[in-house]
Amino acid sequence: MRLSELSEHSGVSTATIKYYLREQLLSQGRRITATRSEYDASHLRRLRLIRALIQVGKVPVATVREVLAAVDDESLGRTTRLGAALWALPRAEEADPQAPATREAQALVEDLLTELGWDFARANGALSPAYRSLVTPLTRLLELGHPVTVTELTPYARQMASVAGHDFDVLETLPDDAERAETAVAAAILREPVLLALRRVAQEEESARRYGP
Amino acid sequence: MRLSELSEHSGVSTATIKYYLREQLLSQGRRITATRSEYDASHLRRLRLIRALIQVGKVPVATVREVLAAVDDESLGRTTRLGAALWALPRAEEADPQAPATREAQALVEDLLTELGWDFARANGALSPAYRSLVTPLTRLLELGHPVTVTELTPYARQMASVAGHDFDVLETLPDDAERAETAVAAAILREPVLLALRRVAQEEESARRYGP
DNA sequence: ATGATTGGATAGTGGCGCTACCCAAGAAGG
DNA sequence: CCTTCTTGGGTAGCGCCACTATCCAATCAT
Repeated sequence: MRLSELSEHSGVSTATIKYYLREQLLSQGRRITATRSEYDASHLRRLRLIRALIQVGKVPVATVREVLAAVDDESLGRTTRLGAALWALPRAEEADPQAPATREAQALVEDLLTELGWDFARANGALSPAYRSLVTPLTRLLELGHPVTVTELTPYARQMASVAGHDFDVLETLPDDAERAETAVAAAILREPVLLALRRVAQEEESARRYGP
Repeated sequence: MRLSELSEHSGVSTATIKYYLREQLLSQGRRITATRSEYDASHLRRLRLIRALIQVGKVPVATVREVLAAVDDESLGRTTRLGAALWALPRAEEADPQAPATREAQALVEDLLTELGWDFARANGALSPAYRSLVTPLTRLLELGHPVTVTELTPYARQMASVAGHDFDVLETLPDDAERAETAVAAAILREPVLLALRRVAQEEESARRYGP
């Protein structure tokens, strides 16, 4: 497959593909001659993943590069590799760690994790991007004057634990590590909007039930 | 409160506040003289909501304007007002309705809603932005070659229904309609990253449990 | 031989969320 | 009163980022 064919099959313009090649999101094709390169199905798959990350996940190009690097890093074991890919993901802007709302949010998260018995998450604590991406929006909620309590968060957390368990069940049905890492990324990113959309559909349904159409 | 004080209290630069005034995200203060305006606590609260929507929710300014217009529209009843605000929200890019993957995703959503017995959502169907924002990422998943089945989606949907029910329970503890609409928006937007972060923390916890730290 | 195509490099575009600057009207201090 | 800020409003521009348009030499197709 030549670059132009890759473009046709993916629906992505050649200019954009070249841009992705330059930005190292996509690996070079196999050079045939000085002016021809051969691309294969893996390039097509990767290209679609990139588009999904960027367009659906709104992941910045620089972050996509890091995520894909982790996906491709064969020196990592299966868990690490998968974790590394997810680890590179979200990048919520950090809240000011000095602000009282931030401290309150952190305390809240600590209490929540204790309540849930999520000891590993608590031990890893502030190092994990997931942990920090939890503190930030909680801080915002508190700043806005919307009180958030452990009692209120716990059911949400339990629902999401159930979701996460399901995520892994699906993942374990896959054989290959590379495919698994790619799937994990696709699932993490692409299922986020699915979950949020499901929540909103559920909200509309609930609203109709409570107050009528 | 003068503009500069509003800036100090909110941590938002005067230039940015002026920009929001221009963009009609924030209403003008009460004019005292030709060169002074008086802002109050409601402006501060609104400003924080705007920041939350833009920074945490990544909601584009134009969309924020629509959402806030719905929040402020006193001609709407409580349900409508709240719905209108949520209705204005997500705006996922539409997928090509002709593409086979899109049709498959739509069929999937229909089946899912039938399975769940969410008849109102199914009746409203393609009109609702929530519905469409569900079709789009599912289409992407299918295009990427990740099969998605009703069986697989159902538990996710049930979890989110539970979350939505909880959302409304919290909402009903609030008395005032304006506050309720603002809270609904804040909750819809600001709890999204909380939910997603909880999912990721739960994933790390689950990973540690299954495969060790 | 010759026009088309390819892939690589480079500079430019458009959108968006701000941000720097300017100006005139008014407040503050003597 | 006069001078010296300060304030709020308007306008133009900046910086980032995801592309995109253009050019060019090598090479392919006929």
